[in-house]
Amino acid sequence: MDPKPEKRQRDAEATQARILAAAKKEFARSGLGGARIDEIAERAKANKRMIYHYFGNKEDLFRIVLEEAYLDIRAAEKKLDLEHLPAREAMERFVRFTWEYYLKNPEFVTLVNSENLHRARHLKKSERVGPAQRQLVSMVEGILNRGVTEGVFRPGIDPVQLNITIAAVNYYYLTNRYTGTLLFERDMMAKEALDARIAFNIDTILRMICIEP
Amino acid sequence: MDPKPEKRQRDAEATQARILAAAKKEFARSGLGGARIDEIAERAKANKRMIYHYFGNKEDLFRIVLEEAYLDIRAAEKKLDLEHLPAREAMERFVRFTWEYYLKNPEFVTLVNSENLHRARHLKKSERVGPAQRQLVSMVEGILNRGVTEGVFRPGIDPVQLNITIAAVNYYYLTNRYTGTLLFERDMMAKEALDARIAFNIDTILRMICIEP
DNA sequence: ACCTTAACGCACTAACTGGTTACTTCATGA
DNA sequence: TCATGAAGTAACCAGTTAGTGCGTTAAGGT
Repeated sequence: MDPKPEKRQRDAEATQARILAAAKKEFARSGLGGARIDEIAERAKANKRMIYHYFGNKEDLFRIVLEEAYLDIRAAEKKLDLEHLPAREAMERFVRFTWEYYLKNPEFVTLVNSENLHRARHLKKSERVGPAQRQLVSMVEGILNRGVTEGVFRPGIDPVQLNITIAAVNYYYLTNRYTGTLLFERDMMAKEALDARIAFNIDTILRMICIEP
Repeated sequence: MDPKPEKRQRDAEATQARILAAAKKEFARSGLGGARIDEIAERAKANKRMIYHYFGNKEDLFRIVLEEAYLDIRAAEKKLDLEHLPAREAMERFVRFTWEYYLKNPEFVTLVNSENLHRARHLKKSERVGPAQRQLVSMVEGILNRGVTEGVFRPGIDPVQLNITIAAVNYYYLTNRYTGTLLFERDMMAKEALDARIAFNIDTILRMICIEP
């Protein structure tokens, strides 16, 4: 029997999920220091007591939210299935995927920023994200190697540096879009601006790794 | 007469400067929400009342700290004097400068992150940083144009996109160094790692804009 | 129907935090 | 030398915030 009835007045799993979703929003919106537990409880339509019951304290809650966020993006990357594509197209798709993921999941970038403000002290306690990350690096490494074999990519490129650069060109544009919009005096989130940016980013990455662009 | 005696028991200017320096550190360390006015007062060896006297409130203090940070980096960029160099070398120097500036002024990147978390609502009130920014874009545009004339750079590159990308590849590596060190399992701040990164970044930018690398 | 377990919620507190009131101390120019 | 205003301070306040003690209620097995 599926132990998941249609409707329940009391549902631990559902409550936990609502709390996590609310916490993600609130932490992403205000950072760890600015987030309010009461606000999370209200958003989750749960009692504050439940947060402490299920997640211990604010820091632990933050850690779990962050872990989930990392596991989510790694899971999405894993589903990409780029192995059967020509290296150049695989790389382009990977860059585009990263861009679209950040665009659709703005909480992810904000949470990562918060975690770095706190010197990754929550991620340090996590044992679940390390393995997922290793898979990502080896995936990019795989594409890179395939490209060298195909004769389209330069050899000797560090997959970690490339990974960082792919994240960087996409991530920076989106996290700093508010100051950017003011400083560069253009609406960075307008459709044409977004299209121009992803095109520029793909160009940047491919020129970096291709023998001839 | 120089109105700046050697030593004073009461010195408004010096106190304000100490408060600003302390606030910069505290805001950079904990973000706007996490920063504590009492902590700033203590760090500045000033009374809390003085902060309110000189700077109004927490948000205003943050705004002023942020403005100063932007004006500082723009002033440093202005001093670069790259006009007389060949375009390719000018660009390389500019990328290296950006890297070193972020490296030596880690508060800058953290403050910018904080400001973006708050959707640039403080920078919006500032009238001092806009003009400085325009100079930066036109400086990069100048190098780009000179490179096209020299026949070393491709024409048609958007100076704003390039500016963003130069900031991105340097900035991202440094702000996300804590999570990066854990996730990539390498010490991102080791000397060799830093040297490798700036080399990779210069390579990335030059391959993007040069006709032949 | 009964009983145990776990979900849930009220109401509270101890510590904190941005901001202020009321006051003292010092530098300086007339 | 002394009035004046600015620099500086301690103690405080009102509102907030993370975290809890304890009682209530629903769910599900027997």
